[in-house]
Order: sequence, then structure tokens, then C-alpha cells
Amino acid sequence: MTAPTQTRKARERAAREQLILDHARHMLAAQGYLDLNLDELARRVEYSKGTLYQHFSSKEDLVMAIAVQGMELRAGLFERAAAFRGSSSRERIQAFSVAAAQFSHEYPDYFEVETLVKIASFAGRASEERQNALGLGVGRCFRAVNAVVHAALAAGDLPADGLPPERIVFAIASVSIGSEIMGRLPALRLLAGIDELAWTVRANQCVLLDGLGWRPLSRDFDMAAVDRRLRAEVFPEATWLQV
Amino acid sequence: MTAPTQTRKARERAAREQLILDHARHMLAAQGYLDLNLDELARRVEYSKGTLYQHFSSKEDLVMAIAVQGMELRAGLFERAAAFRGSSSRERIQAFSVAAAQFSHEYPDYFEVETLVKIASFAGRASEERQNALGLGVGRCFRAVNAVVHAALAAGDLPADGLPPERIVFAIASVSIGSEIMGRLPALRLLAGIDELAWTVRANQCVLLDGLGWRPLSRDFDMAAVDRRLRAEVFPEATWLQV
DNA sequence: ATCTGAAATTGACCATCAGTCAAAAATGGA
DNA sequence: TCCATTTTTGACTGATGGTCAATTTCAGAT
Repeated sequence: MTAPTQTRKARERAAREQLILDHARHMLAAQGYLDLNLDELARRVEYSKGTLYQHFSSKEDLVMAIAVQGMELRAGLFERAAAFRGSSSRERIQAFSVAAAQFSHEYPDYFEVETLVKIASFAGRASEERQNALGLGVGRCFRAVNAVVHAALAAGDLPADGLPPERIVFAIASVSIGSEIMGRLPALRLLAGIDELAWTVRANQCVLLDGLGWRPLSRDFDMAAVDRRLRAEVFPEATWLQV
Repeated sequence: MTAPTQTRKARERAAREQLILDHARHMLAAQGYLDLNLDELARRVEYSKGTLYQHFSSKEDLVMAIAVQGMELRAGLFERAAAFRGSSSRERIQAFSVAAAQFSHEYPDYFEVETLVKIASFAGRASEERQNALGLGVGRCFRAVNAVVHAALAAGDLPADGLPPERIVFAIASVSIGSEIMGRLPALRLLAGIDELAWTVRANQCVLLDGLGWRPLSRDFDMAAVDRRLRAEVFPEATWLQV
């Protein structure tokens, strides 16, 4: 088998893997993990079940592969956000707020899967390789935010005697993911009277940043104006970002 | 069958249900949902599988029942916290921070299950009855916190032009649960350098409350002293609360 | 065009396990 | 002691994740 043939094969294999993942993701979003049936998936992608197992070592590995792709999409958005040149570190961190909201708006299916694999029993059942890949994506997101936090500390926009930078990143991530997860519980949505989840999540993030003492505080600059710049310069696809 | 016999039967039935739930919870914590085997559970509790189904309509219903008990324990702690007479609303809200930390410290297994049932596919598979029971527990927790938020607004400890009270409860819940969930991911724990999760969670909650403008701000009162009072008056069992 | 060995694909098959139900056992009042 | 009722049992079933020997496809050689 010559080299060009090899690359064509690899390309076809990658295309098939993507086909499988796309169908699996849709089925997962529609029916949930417990009702995701591999026989039906094989039927839909028009390959045999045996071929599925050429790509994934188990059902959990398949789901983990979807989570990895989602995390890579998220990391891509975060790295675009990192390139935003706001006029203060507080404006730059706002870019991640939009990036996170954009992720859960554009890829709700991926978000669900991301939540799913956080369950303990998933970690041990997926292949080592994909677990590492997920960790890599998490690391990319972490570093993107971490860089801005460090810049803020260096610039004196954050109090020097506050939380250490890594804990600040952790706090921001926690309030974001926590708000998204809680906001997906119908009971709580009703109790809290939430209609537009994206804006509720962003409000919580904003409160946290103020609590960290991240200057300028939200009342001291025009967040809507920054949103407009972000829409124009970084996330033109974020149509939900009505400003 | 006379009335006393009936009550004895009901008592025995309740005791057996508790036995099943206790074993199931331990197995769930040790092996995860996917490896929770009902044949093995039946063997451990020394009843047949058929008898398990006298108590629960499905495996998901069983897990939901555990979640309900966990939520009731949590609600119990929250209602004890609500009885704390702090010298300000900010001190009173701190009681919930300790209650939440105490819950995940004393009942880590219940916490895991609580997280598990947040997955969409669980909701539809458990019995209506238990889903309602869970909603009831969530409501108890919500109302306990909500009362203090309203008191704070009435007292002017929270800015009148800030988030509406229900959204404040939502924000507090989000940062708490979000921190706990993220803090259980080994990769992120490493990146953020977290060793004592309980204190990291409480730090995040504290930052959020400051961000909400909940007076007195954390720098303006002695949180450690309030912790000492809470330990002495409300949560004597909270040995982790070294103050 | 045809052959051939390697690689890829298949789907019948297997093991596991949630859930069922007819038969057996236990119960409690007469 | 007996009998009707309730409770318990565990063998059985169907569904499904995962395997692998048999088949098909493929690329290069003749």
C-alpha cells in the first residue's frame, strides 16, 4: 500500500468517525445515555456494530470522544476570546463570559455530554487516550483564562491579597458551569423565575467578578459596549448577543 | 388483619426499604451507577430481586429514592441553619454555607447521587411520586435561603437595585453546587491546586456574597467568629470546621 | 485481466442484567 | 388445624453491550 493510499484511508476513516460521532451526539441529545442503542446507531450510520468498535473501545469511550470534541470546540472559542484586546483586564475577562455562553448556545448537545462525563463511573470506562485528550482540552481552557487573571494581577486590577490566580480561574469556572447545570433543572428554573438562562449565567459571573474585586467593577464601566465590541470583533456568530 | 398488625407491617416494610437504600447507596458510591447490579444488591440485603421491585418501580426509581433521602437530609441541615440568629443577615446566610459544606462532608455518597440524578434521562424513568418528593426537598432548601435573602433586602443589607431575591438564591446555589462538582474533577483540582475542597467552596460562596453587595462585606466582620458560634450553637457535629 | 495475501467489514453469537410472574411460602384470623 | 390472603421467591425473558470467525474488499504483483 503506497503512501497516498494510506493518507486517503486515514481521511476516510476520520470522516467515518465523524459521521458516527455526529449521529451518536444527536441520539444522545434526543434520548439520553441510557437509551443510546449501539445497534440502532450502527443502522443509522450504515455500518456494522463491529466497525463501531474499530473506532471506540466501549460505549463510554464513544461518549467520551464526543465530550473531547466538545471540549475542543470550547477551547477554540476560549482561545478566540483570549485574543480580544479589551481596554482593561476586566473587559478581557468578559470575552470568556461571552465565549462560554456562546458555547452552550451553539452547542447545547455538546454541553449535555460534557456534563454527563463528569460522572465518576465514566472516567474509568473510557480509554486512557481519550481521557488524556479531554484533560488537554480542559487545560487549554484553563490556561486561556489563567493568562488574563495573571495579567489582571500584574496590572493591579485584582487585589494582591485575594485568592491565588488558579483559585480565581476555578471560581469563575465553578459559577459558570454551576449556573448552567442548575439552570437546566426545570424545578429550580421555575422557583427562580428564569427565562433567559444565558443572561442569568452571565449575571452570576459578573457578580463573582465584582466580588473578587476585579476592577473596574461592573458599575464603573459599560458592559453593553464591550458586548457590542465582542460581537463585532470576536463573535459575529453570537446572534443571541442582542446589544 | 387488625390495625396494630398493619402498623407493624408498615414499620417492617419501611425498615427493609431503608436497608435496601443503605446498601444501594454504598454500592453506588463504590462502583458507580453503571456497575450497580440489582442481583448483587438483592444478595447483599438477603431478599430476592422481586422484593426489591415491591419498593421501587425501576433501577432509576431506586436511585431517585436515595436522592430524595439525601435532599431531605440537606433540607434538614438548611432548616437548622435557618434557625441561627446571627447579628446580621450576612451572618445568617453564612450558616447555609456551613450547612452545605457539612452536607457534602458528612454525606458524600448522597452528594454523588444528587449529582447523578441531575442527568436528563433520569427524570423520565423514575416514578412521578419520587420526582415530586425530590422537588419538595429542593423547595424546602430554596425557601430556607430565600427567607434570609428577603430579610436582607428588607433590612437594606442588599442593594435594592440588584438581582431579584430568587435570582440571588439561584446564584448562591449555583456557585455552591458548581464548586463542589468542579472540585470533584481530579484534572481541575490539580490545575487549581485544591487540597481542602470544603474551604475552597466556602471561599467562592463568600466572594459571590461580596459581589452581590451583601453587607457587611467579608472584610468588615469576623467570619471566623461566626463559624465558631455556628459550630457551638447549630452544627456541633461539624468537626471539620476547625476554628 | 487475474491472482493473492493482507486488511477491513460483517452480523450472528455470547454474556450480562433489568424487569416479570407463576409458583411457593408465610401469615393471621376462624 | 385449616384456609384464604398476602408476601416472597428465583427461574425466566428480552434487550443490549461487546466479540470474533467467516466473508468481503482492496492494493499491488504478474
